[in-house]
Amino acid sequence: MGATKTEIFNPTQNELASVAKVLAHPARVAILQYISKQEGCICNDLVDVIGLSQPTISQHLNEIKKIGLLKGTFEGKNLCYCIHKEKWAELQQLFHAFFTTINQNCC
Amino acid sequence: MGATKTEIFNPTQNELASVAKVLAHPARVAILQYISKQEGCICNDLVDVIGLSQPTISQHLNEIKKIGLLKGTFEGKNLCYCIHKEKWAELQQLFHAFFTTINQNCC
DNA sequence: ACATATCATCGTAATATTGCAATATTACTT
DNA sequence: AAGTAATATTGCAATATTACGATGATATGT
Repeated sequence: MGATKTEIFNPTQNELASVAKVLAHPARVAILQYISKQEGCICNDLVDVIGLSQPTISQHLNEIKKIGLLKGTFEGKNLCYCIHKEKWAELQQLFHAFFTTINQNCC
Repeated sequence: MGATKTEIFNPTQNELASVAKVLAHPARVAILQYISKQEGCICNDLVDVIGLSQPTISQHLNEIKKIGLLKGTFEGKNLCYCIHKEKWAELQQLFHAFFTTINQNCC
């Protein structure tokens, strides 16, 4: 037991859940908000801004990357990245669709 | 270690994260979708519909309840509940605000 | 009252997530 | 080539989540 039974749900349900999981940590919300406030790409000050250790920030960034929400160059010194506009719009639409198809015809 | 450091984030970040956490499981997404498809309140067939055990469904329902998304009577036989419209609209707005305040001025 | 149906709670096992120290890697600089 | 700065990876401990069997509580039907 203990593991989520993804196989009994449909792809839409699983996708929505896995995107929600990325947003389900305040550090990742904060990271996305901070990146979006910058004028251009963000380069290195996340560790100071967020207040978590460098490995922890790196892990959170990786979770965000895995669903395709960040783009940029991920090699070498001065890694620079920003929000992937198209993917962002796609996920916004996914959530919007979920919220609006739920009709609350009751009580 | 191991626990999320909620104290270093602001209330908005924490609230968004905790709502996302509720949506971060396909069973809870499926439950919300199923309830919304019904004409009125839902009464008892969730266990058969979702395909998880009764205690597990009960736990998931509790997670959804905790953020105020369900209303109805929660005790005794033939428990009946449905989606709390006002809360639903509030959370929709919360996510909408998050998605739109993120401006992607880069790359 | 008794059985039955429905939902909640408890206890527990399995798995996942969070966070950091230590270390490794990578690329730039001198 | 050696040093340095930035990011990634590894390994581990602490905590959280997921799932279910067993049991408990409450309401309805006979």
